[in-house]
Amino acid sequence: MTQSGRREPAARSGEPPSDDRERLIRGSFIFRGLEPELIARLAGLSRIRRLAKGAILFQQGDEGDALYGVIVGLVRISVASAAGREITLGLMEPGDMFGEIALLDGLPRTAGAQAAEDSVILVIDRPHFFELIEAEPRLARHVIELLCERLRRSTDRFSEHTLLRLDARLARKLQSLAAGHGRAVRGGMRIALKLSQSELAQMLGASREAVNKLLQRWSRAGILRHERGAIVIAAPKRLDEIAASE
Amino acid sequence: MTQSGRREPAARSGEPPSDDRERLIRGSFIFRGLEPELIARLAGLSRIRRLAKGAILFQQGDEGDALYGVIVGLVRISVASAAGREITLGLMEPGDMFGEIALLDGLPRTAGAQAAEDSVILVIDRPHFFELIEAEPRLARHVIELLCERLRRSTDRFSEHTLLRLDARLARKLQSLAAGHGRAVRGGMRIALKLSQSELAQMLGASREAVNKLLQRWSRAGILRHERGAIVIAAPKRLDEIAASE
DNA sequence: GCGCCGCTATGAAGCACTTCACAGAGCGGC
DNA sequence: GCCGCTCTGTGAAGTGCTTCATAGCGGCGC
Repeated sequence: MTQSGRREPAARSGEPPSDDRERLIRGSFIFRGLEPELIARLAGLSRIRRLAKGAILFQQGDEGDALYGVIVGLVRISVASAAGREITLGLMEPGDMFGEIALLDGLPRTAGAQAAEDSVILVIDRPHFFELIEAEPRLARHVIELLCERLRRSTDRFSEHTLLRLDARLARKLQSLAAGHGRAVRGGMRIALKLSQSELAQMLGASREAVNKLLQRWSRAGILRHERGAIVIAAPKRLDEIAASE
Repeated sequence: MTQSGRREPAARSGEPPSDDRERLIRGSFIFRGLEPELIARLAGLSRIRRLAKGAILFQQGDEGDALYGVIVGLVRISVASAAGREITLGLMEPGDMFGEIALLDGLPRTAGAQAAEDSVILVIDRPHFFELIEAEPRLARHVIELLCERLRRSTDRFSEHTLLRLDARLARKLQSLAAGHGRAVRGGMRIALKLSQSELAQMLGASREAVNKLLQRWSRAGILRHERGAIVIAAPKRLDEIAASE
C-alpha cells in the first residue's frame, strides 16, 4: 500500500503495466494465496482503465459486469439521493478490489464509483471471473470472506449512524483515520489529511458546517491541533470519551 | 410460509420433528436444490431449540458458532446502543435462515437475536456446516448469493436511512409490508399488522410518537384507514409520492 | 364490573442538526 | 501581484425529530 513507486504515473505511455497488474492481483485480498500461474492467467485476462480525477467508473443502477481493483489512485464509492444529496461509503486505495456485489448477483449496482484522483484501474470482466471461480474452488472461500467483511462493515456503519450523534461518529472516524494513516509525533498522533472537511462530512453523512464546528470546538478544548494539511490528536483519551458517548 | 399447521406447537412433547427440520432445510434459500440425501444428513446433524417469546438466542458480541433457521415463530434481529436504544434490522419468519456472518468469519456477532413470539429454531453447529460446505461445492455458491442479497439489503437500508426523511421511510415500509403481507380489499390494500406502532418505529429507527403522528396525519388526509389490528392503504398513489420525496 | 396494562393519541418544549449567508485564508495561474 | 479558485470559519434562522407529560381507549383477569 505504501509502495515505493506510488507517486509516479503507472506507465509512461500506452504499454500495459502487466507486472503492476500481477502485483495488484497477487496482493489483493480476494486473490491472495492463489497459484502463480492462475494469477498470471488472470492478469492476462484483465484490462486496464485510466480515469482522470472526477471521472465516473459506474453509477448506481448500472449493470454490474466487472470487478475492479485500484492500482494507482483513489476511488470513491457513494450513494446519492434523487435530489443529489450524496454520501460516500468508502474510499478505495491501491490494492483494494470493489464492485463485487453486482458482479456476483447480476443485479444493478447499489452504489456509484468515481475517481477521487487520477487513477489506474484493473478491470476483470464477468465471464473471466466466473471462469476462474469454477476452476479454483478456494476462490469461493475468499469471496465469502470478502463479503462477510463488507457485510460487517455495512452493519456497523448502519448502527453507528442511527445510534450515535455526529460528535461520536466524527471522533470514531478520526480514530480510525489515525489507526490507518496516523503517525505518532510528539504531542500526539498526526493524521495527514488528504480529505477536505466537506469530504469528511460526506463520509459521515453530515453537513460541512457541522463537522467544521466540532473540529473547531475540539481545537479550542485542546483535544486536537490543526497543522497545514493535517490534524494532530492531542488528547486521545478525551476523544475516546466522545467516541463512546451517545 | 403460510403453512397449514403454523398455529399449533411444532411437536406435542419432546420428540424431534425431523420432517419439519427437513422441510425447513429443503425450502430455505441457502440449501435449496441440494441432493435429498445431503438434506437428510444435515437434518440429522442439526438440533432444535425452543424459545419462549422474549427469550434471547444470542447477543451482539457473542461468539458465532452456529447457523439458525426459523421453523415456527418469529425472531427479531437487532442492534443496540450502550444506552439501550435499540433498532431492529429484520424479522425472521419460518423458512428464513440467519446468523451466517459470524458463523462464516468467526468474529463476534454484529447483532442480537431474540424471539418475538414463541418459536422453534433449527440450529446447525459450525463444524457441521463447514463439513458440509467442503463436501458440496454448490453450497458455496448459495452462500455467496445469500451474502450478496444481505449486503444489498444492508446498503439499501443505509442509504434510505441517511438520505430519506421519516415520512418517506414509513411510506416505503408500508408499501413493502403491503407487498409482502397485504390483501387487496375494496377501498384499498389491507395490511394485517402484527406490529405495534412502537415495533414499527423501532424498525425505522424512529420514536413511537413520530410514527404515530404520521399515521394519524395520513389517516386524516384519507391516505390510510385504520381498522382493528390492520391498516388499509386507501390512496397508494399519494403514498408513492411521499415515498419518493426527500 | 372494576381495575389494570399495554397500546394509541396528542401537545409542549428542547435539541441536534441543516440551510443560508457571508467573510477570510491560502494558493495557483498568468 | 492580483484574480479567481476552493477551502475554512462562524453566526442566525429554521426544521425534523426526540423527550416528556398526559389522557383516552380496549381488552383481559378475576
